[in-house]
Amino acid sequence: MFVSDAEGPILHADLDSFYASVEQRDDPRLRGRPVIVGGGVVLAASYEAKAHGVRTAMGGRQARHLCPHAIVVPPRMAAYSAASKAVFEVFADTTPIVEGLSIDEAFLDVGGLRRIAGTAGEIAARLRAEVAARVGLPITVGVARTKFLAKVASAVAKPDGLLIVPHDGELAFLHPLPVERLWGVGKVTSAKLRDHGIGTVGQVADLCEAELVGMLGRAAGRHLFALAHNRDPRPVEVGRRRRSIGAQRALGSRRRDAEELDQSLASLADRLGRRLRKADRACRTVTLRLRFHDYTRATRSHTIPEATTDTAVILGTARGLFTAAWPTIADRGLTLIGMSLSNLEPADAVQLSLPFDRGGPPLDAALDVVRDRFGSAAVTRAALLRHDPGIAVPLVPD
DNA sequence: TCTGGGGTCCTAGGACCC
DNA sequence: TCTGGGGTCCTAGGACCC
Repeated sequence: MFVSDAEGPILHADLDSFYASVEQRDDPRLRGRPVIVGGGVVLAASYEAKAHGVRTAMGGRQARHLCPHAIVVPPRMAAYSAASKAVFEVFADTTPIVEGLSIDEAFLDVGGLRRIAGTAGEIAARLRAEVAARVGLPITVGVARTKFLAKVASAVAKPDGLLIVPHDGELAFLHPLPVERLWGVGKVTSAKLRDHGIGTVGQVADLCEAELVGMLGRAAGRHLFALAHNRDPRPVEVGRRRRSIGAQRALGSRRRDAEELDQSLASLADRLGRRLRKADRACRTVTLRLRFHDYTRATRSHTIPEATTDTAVILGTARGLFTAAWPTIADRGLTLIGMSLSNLEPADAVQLSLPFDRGGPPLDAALDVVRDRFGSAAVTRAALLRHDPGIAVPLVPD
């Protein structure tokens, strides 16, 4: 028996300009030329387009101004899903320990494979060749002892690269990098750090944790302190479950009447209800996300007592939220409606009624009986039960 | 430059419970 | 009767990621 090494090594594999690469793969005329996927906003740009300053999430007008000879193509989500699936099959053939992060990237734990598959660097090189041969896409791989460092390495190595961070060269690699390279440092955090004269990871590492917490808040401060010292004990997790599903619809700047808005709600609820049932999940919380003309936002959410998979219940909840919010948002120029479903539970959770009354056996004793039968994680809604004993409890069988 | 469509995690206050 | 500490859940907002 071979025990996997808890200290990695870990690969972070990240497809380059994923959507644009799929387009170039499928249409030879696009190869070697600047390609932009998505018209209104740039969903992906090929490296030839990026060379002109085009970036993901940039407005389409600006992108075309920067790169007038770019070829703009509409997105083909089905093709990207299929390509992603094929790449994840290559991942699965490499190691059983794969944690997908998004449609185009994943962590792979290759600890324990050394005897049968060679060094992590050899495995990574082979993985890149396999993806190129079997799927026809360029992929960059970062190799390091921790997840975080592997991710930084792949970002530095892009495009179509391979970068191995040796054990004895971790801080030498990390400390000269700009703070923006740290996972979790975006516009706001980097501005705060730069206000304090901090521009590199090494400078972050020179601070004490309390100083960082004072600047950025507790979680972000601690997180950053750990990363700057290259401390990241998180293992690669297989089979992480989605925690929410959402959909949204841009409305444009034109004013919409009540009927149009209600139709938007209905179509979002319908789409999400289908996805929910397809994923065999049920939800308890419905959240409405609203965006306005001036780019301010508002969210409204409601949690129902029992998880549902029913589109009608989702829509009814969303309508209630929208109606309650309407007086405060009517004048603000709604430009986007989003809906998301969270507090997800398995749709096939066992529905168990606990028949006892307030004068009966103590609730905790009853819950212990349930935990004995279904496992310690089974009962997660004890607080709710205390309010309303006798309610059906969704349980997850072990 | 005026903007997509997905997601994750954290914070902070209030309600409520023991 | 008043007070306190610790905990969970819900809601709203925000930062960040691809």
